Amino acid sequence: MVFNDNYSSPDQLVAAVKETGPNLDIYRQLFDCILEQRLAPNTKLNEQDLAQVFGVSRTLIRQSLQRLAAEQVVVMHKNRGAYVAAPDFIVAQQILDARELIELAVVDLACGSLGAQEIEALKLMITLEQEALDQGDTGTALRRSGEFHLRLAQAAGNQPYVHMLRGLISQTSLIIAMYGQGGNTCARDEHNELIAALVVGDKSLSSSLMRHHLAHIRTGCDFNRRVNSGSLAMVLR
Amino acid sequence: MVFNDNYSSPDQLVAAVKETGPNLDIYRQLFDCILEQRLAPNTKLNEQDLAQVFGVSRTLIRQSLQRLAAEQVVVMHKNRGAYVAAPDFIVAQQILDARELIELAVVDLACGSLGAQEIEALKLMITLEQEALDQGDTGTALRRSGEFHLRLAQAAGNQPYVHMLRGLISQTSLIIAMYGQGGNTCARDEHNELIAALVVGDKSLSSSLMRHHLAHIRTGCDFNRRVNSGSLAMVLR
DNA sequence: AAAAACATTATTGTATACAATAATAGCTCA
DNA sequence: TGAGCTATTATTGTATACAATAATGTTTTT
Repeated sequence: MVFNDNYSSPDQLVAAVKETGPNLDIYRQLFDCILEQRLAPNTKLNEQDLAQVFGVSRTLIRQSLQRLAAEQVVVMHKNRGAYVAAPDFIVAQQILDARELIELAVVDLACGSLGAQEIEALKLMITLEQEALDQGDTGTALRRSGEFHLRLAQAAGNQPYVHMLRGLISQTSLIIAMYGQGGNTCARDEHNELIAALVVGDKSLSSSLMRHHLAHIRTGCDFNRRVNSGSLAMVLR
Repeated sequence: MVFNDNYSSPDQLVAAVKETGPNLDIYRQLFDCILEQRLAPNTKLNEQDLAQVFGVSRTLIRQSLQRLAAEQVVVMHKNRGAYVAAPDFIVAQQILDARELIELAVVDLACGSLGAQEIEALKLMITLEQEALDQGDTGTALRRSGEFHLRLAQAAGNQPYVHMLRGLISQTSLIIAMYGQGGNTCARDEHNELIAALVVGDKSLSSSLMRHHLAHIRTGCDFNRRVNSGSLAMVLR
């Protein structure tokens, strides 16, 4: 049980979180903070500090933390609080394996059965993602990329797939945030190609593209990179 | 808490699983109530009433409801409260499809790689399940059957599979509670055969057995059966 | 000086109090 | 009568207060 107690001071926590606007709900703000590593892996998430930062009571903080814990983006220890998750190499592989399993099942369902409206929505997601990337907002880009995959699952029509994928995407985002090295700008083209193959109804091509797309996540990561907790939390503009 | 614990010895496991009565936590009690249909599908779960019934504050009730909602066993509507989920035919099929996907992946991992200790634990689960069935405690039997599958996933070693399966098993249990007709007493033999095939390392047999096992869930259900929603009063015994 | 026991503080866990929203009942008026 | 409006009640949503547990620091003892 590794408690990394390079616990950032409350001031760091405050600074890390204040970036985001007050209009988003707590869960989303916390999530984005984690994706952008303003809250680094293993960082302790003190409830009172967070409550003050967000200007709400601990009640809402706890709710958000519990939801994040359900998605395994944070880990909660009884009577010891919540910490930003830090999946190691092994677990990261398991997460990516699981995601591939689900995504391939989604592709199987969605192939050839996408409606015109859904296709439009998916293309819009791609545009939005690229937009964020162009502005250097990697956190938002990461989230929107996830939203693209999630929307695809919704179009496929299997409810549990959507639900499971939501959690897996969250964790994948965390993995990319931890180990990624920024060389993932090919994402838009890959998404576009995938959509094209799905629309045409080419099942084997679609599967292949999805497999490669997910493989690129793996190759875009350096799992040897030791992610130090706390120190990166100060990186903010 | 219920499924999450790693038991180091069979004795601890027995104690943990067998425990009954007022010491169980709220989540589990609520869950059991739902499985036994003392809380029927679509029943509104009034927080204050539940708090009084269980002798705790709404805080703990809300926590449990949120967890159940995360597992999609209850549905929450903003400002309108929580209701016992009632998956219709379509969604039920989707749930069972999703479960099959995960369980087959689990079998693939577990086949030939089970340790002696894990095998023992699994066999114990089977015994406990049968014990509950013999006593006519179908709710407990249902839950323990789920715990068997979950433990198998744990033995397989992929963390996300365990997590996803937990939710799917909960929902499957709900489906069986809603549509099942009690003809599922073959479960023990099926579980035993599965374990045998996994130990031997026969992959295709293991997969086949798992597929059939899950198929039996489907055939054991009558999806035309209209389930009438009950009230909270039934929890009061 | 080191270790153990105690006291103090900080943090999480739970209950209660208050606010906001939805549901309901009782009017008013056509 | 009944449709629509208002007042009342019930229920959920949020904040605060209190309790239990863990972390920390200090003293005592050897």
